[in-house]
Amino acid sequence: MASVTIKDVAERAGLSVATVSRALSGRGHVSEAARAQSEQAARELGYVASYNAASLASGRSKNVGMVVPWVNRWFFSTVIETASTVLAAEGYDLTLYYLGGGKRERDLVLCDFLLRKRIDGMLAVALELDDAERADLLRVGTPIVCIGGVIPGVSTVSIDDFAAARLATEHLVALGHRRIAHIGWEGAGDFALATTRQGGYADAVRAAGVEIVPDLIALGDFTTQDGYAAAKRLLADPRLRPTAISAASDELAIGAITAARDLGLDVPRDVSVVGIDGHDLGDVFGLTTVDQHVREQATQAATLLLRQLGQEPDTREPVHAEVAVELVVRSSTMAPRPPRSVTG
Amino acid sequence: MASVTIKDVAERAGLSVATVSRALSGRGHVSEAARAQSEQAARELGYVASYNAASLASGRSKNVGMVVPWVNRWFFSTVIETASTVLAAEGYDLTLYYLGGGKRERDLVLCDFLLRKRIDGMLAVALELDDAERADLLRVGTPIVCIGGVIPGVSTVSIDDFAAARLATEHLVALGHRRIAHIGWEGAGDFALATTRQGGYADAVRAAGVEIVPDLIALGDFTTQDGYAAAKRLLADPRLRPTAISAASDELAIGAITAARDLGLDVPRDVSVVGIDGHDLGDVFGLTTVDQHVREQATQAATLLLRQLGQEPDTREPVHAEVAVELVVRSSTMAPRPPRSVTG
DNA sequence: CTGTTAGCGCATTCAC
DNA sequence: GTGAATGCGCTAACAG
Repeated sequence: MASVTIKDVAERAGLSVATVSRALSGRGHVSEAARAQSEQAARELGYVASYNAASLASGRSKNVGMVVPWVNRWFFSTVIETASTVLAAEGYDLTLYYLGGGKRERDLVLCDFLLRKRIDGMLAVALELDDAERADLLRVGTPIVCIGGVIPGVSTVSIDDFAAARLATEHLVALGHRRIAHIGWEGAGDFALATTRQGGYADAVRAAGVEIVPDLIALGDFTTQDGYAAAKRLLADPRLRPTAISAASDELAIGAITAARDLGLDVPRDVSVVGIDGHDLGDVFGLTTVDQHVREQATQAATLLLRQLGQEPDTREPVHAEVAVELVVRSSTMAPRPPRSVTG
Repeated sequence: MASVTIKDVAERAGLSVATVSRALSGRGHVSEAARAQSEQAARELGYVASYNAASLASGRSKNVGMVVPWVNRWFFSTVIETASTVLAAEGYDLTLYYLGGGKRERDLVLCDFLLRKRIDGMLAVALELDDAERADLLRVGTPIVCIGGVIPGVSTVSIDDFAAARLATEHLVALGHRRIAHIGWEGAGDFALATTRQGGYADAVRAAGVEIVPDLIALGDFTTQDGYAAAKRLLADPRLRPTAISAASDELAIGAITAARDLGLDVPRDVSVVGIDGHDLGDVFGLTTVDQHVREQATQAATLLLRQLGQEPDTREPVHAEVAVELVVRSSTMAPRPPRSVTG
């Protein structure tokens, strides 16, 4: 592949390899003249440094790994796009480690791929790891920044999930709803209720003086399909039917809205729906939601990681950033209808 | 970062570095005993080879680049997940090059990132490149496999877009529709009509003996939001209203269905909608679609790339694989209503 | 500020 | 089948 090396550039520029390296990488002092010559020669030859060689020699690979449990979900794909843009602007590649599939694939990533010394740092997105997996992850030894999903001792950018869900549910309460359902997912154990969206929902409901009705809580997976299925169940029986649904994500909420329509119910007249996310499709579905500013979270996380990579290893300290959320009211929520007897 | 090197493994195994390298990489013949000792020593030490060093020495980096114009779209995120899984099973990392943003970012990827000699091969997903960009891409010099979107002289896995759209539209024609709208995107020029979805739509309409009505063709971007906006326009005027919409993608179709509902129209009673994709949400929206088997496309593309990487550079030949599409009929399409005069 | 020297960790010659 | 030597392309010390 007789590709052009730094040596070729040095010869053409009439400089030493070391000077060219310094000039092109910006590390170390070089005269303006040397810099200009190096850059011109590089341009003329179409030289681009081999990052593998540079990595080997310097220990920095200009590459960050991003570990994700999914790609095909709005939150994750949005984080990927945003972080990729931020990292690229600083010259960093982004290597994607998709944890999909089973335990085998997960272990392969955690115990092999991540250890190949190919990455300077890692962005861990909403990872749910058991203790052993967490230990594997930390063993990688590079700086880690988590987005949504906390690992003890690791820098994190996230929102207050509890507060977000409470905000969403309080909006329903303020409208007059009392029979409010929740569609969400299992927390990481009961103790976690104090920090989860389900917990925030429950808190808001109780604060309204209403008792929690277990039948109004549907826990499952994260997808629109799950939201659809859960809402179909919740809304099927007119006598049990909630007047509002607080969903733990916008995708669940969109599924719920679709289910309601398929049941011949009008949103928001027959049932109000609120989500959490700030999904791009919120407008199309008129979805009232708590915007968690995902792009902001991703930007902060990538920026934080970049900053940590620029620091000396021993001066790095775990940082916890919390991004504020914001209620966005659209047309999927309104006050509940007056009781039937009055309607007729 | 006193990390464990192959030398440590060699010492522990009582073998030479060369033998351990051969044993662990599987290249070259090694006695069963040596292999076992190497593997055990490696395991005990938690040794994972530095892929940067291996790349430098061997010229193979066990990393493929994936160039995508978006991540946050069903087709792309699905391709990413699928290809990532296939590649990981063969020990390959996946580095993501997101072409989002403007010309600057695109050029950075094409003229810098991809040239860093970090990747053995490249998966190019539905890239729309101008001539200069295409030249940049080819200059990278690694094997390329395109998924959906053809580059002359480059291996490709795709569907027949023209046939897919014709199939979708023919379904509407067969149901009795004659006033059929199209929501899609601009082709790569007029000449491309023979190969595009818009072309397939037009062909099916004409084959039904119906003249193309330019006002029934809405060309724009790819998103659900665009489909929503386009359908709102198409369906706004009852007198001009089409009885069916053939959308160039499922996301556009889902937008169209949502728009119809917001206008108080029933799908499929008032307007039928068909898409192309096989989107995961097809079930939830009852969407009739032409399934393009995206996971199959991605698997074939990744597999093909892997095979090419295993071949000698001069024996590699461009391959063109076409994945068959399949009409999936759900509840978003039906025969058009009889004319109004009869209804009353 | 610049050139020379010495590896980074590994795969791969070539001998044996 | 195995070991010793060489170099992948670059950066980092070290002198000058």
